[in-house]
Amino acid sequence: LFPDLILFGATIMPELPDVELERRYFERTALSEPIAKTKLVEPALLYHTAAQSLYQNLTHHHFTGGRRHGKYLFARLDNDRWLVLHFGMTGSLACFECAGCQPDYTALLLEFDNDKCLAYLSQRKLGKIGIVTSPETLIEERDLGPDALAISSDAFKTRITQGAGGIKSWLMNQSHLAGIGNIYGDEILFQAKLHPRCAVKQLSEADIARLDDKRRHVLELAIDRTADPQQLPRTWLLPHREQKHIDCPRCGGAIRKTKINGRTTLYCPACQHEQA
DNA sequence: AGGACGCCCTGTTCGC
DNA sequence: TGCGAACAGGGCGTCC
Repeated sequence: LFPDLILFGATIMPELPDVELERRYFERTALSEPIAKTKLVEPALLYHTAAQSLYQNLTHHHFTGGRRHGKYLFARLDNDRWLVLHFGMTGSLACFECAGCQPDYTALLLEFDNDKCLAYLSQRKLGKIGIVTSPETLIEERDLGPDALAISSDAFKTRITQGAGGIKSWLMNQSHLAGIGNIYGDEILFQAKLHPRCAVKQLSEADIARLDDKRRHVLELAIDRTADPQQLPRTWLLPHREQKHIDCPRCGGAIRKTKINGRTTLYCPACQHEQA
């Protein structure tokens, strides 16, 4: 009944690659057609927006494009406004042809004039829905750093040189760089052979060059493989995350599990060195 | 300033 | 088998 939900609904990890795929999905499925009906199922998810404003800015308007910054998806409207969506820890879009249907976990439901529907799903209700005047407004309000994929190598290197604290905390801080979350943070550090608690100030030029290379490589390939862990190289850490005990795909040693800022952190103590 | 922690919420998995 | 505890990919506020 909802074939897209199988692809997009269940197990996405709403970090940069996932949100980028949602943006592309949005642009394939939701542009141009006027919105006939707006239904806000979970008003608690509204972000700096009154329900009335959401209804007024969506109903009888249409989408003209999409943008992504970090983990935020922006849907441009024909009225100089943008619908902004954040997926929290669980969330996705689903387009289907079944007027009157409402999939499980629907938080926002749009019905188009042609009876197609677009649902924003949020299982854990940790996402955000809002209307903003521009992506830049929200980026400034939320103090988001440059997009982790769009940023140039030079800008990345400059930024991290000015950073402090532990490298994983730094990477996951959305005001430093927008888009890297827990699992892609782990993956980038694994591939760059850097210990997650390694002090940013201690990084050598070579470390930073590797980190820059890997953050682009990991994000690009993840998007290319539809962010599906099973389609990612077995030499990565990510496809093995679900296992209870993981052997390092590089050296065969035991992957260690710890917490950083309250988040599960996986790393290989043999491959990832704390000090250069 | 950086980071540890609790909290938001719900569904799944784990351990007794 | 049953049931509460722990846990899950995000982000914010508070406290040291």
